Amino acid sequence: MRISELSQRAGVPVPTIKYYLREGLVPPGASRGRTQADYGDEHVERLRLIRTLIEVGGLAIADVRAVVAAVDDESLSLHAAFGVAHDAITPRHGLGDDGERAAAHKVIDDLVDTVGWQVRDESQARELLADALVMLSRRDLGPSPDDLLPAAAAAQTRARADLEAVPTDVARSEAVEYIVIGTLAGEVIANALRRLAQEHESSLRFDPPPDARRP
Amino acid sequence: MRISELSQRAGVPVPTIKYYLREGLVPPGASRGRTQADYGDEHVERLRLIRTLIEVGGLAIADVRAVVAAVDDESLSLHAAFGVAHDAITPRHGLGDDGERAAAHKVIDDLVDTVGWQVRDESQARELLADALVMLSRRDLGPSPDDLLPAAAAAQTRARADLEAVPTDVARSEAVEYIVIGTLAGEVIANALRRLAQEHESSLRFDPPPDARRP
DNA sequence: CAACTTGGATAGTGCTACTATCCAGAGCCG
DNA sequence: CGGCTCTGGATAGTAGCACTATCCAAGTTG
Repeated sequence: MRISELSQRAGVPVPTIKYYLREGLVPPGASRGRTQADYGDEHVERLRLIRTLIEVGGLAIADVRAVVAAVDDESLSLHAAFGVAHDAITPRHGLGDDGERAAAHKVIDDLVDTVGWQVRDESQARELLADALVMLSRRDLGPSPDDLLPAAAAAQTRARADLEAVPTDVARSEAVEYIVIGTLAGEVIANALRRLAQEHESSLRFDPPPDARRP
Repeated sequence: MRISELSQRAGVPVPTIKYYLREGLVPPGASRGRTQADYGDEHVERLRLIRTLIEVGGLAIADVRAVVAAVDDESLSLHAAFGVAHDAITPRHGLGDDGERAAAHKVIDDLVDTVGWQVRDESQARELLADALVMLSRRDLGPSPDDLLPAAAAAQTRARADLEAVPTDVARSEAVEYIVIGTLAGEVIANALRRLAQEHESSLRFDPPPDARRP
């Protein structure tokens, strides 16, 4: 198909597709002469992945590029590709000064050590966790390492189920896409449910009696 | 204190503080003549809240304004203020067309009905959840409503603990700030732990043998 | 053959979150 | 008192991002 049909099928404007081509998010179509290139279903899929990463994951173009590069690089092991994808979809902040971060990383190292996780030192998830710990410690709020342990255990249970659900009998690119989407969607769902539940609990505790409504 | 000292204590440049003053995120200091205003510790605290919302919560200025307005508005009930704050810290996307969203909202309405939650129809958390459901349904991935129920129960347990931890014997603004920070930090921690656990599980399953390392 | 479309390149737009500059009026120092 | 710095306040400018618009010559289509 040509670019206009690709645009229609993926729901992405033609100039935007051209922009993604320039940025290397979408591979070029098979060139048929100088004014025609041929795109396939894989391009439609790619555009859908990109839009999902941007709209739901809130990723920047540069991070999308890292994800699709990991998806495309067949020389990467599945684990390595997951690592790249995970880092890319993890927001990076870097809150706090060196001292604060070092203290947070100490807590994280101890936790990882205690539960025996095998995690890269440079995993962005460590930095994300450090951000939260810095933020809380600045306000003299926990959590203590003791609070983190059960949360870590719960996370591991969920993570095991997440990884078990990854299809292994498909193309590697599909597996990477699966875990990216699964991680993002899983977090959004968990966060959204928590907020809904918080609103409900808040209404139970703090809602004024209903006769105070506007007439 | 004057603006330069406020800047130093909060770690925010003077022009940025002026910008926040213009945008109404920070209340003006007590004016002492035309070239002097007096700021207090509450201004330092406010700036810290703003930076946290922006850096960790990723909020836009307009949403920060909504949060601080809710914090400041003493006429709002605690529950109402929580609702404003919750909506502000919830990312808004609006994925999918009307049909897709209607289907997602049907699932959400049923879920909320089944578990008996009292949640505003216009709660942004509903939209967030709808985004995730649309994204998954487009790829013919679950979750079925049955998968959501246990997740909802778990979320409610956590939410109850969250709300129980809110201090009720302090100023209302402090309670609102507490739940905002607590919600954001709690999510970041849960998400980060899940990613760390995923990386560990991934390494157990998909890591190539260690003798394949670069020499 | 004329109108349209295409790939490709270049430039422009709209938005956001700051930054920089300017200014007149204090305040403070010897 | 004169020179210096600093202040609050206003106005304008900047950087980065994610597009979007325009242009062009070379095809393709009716």
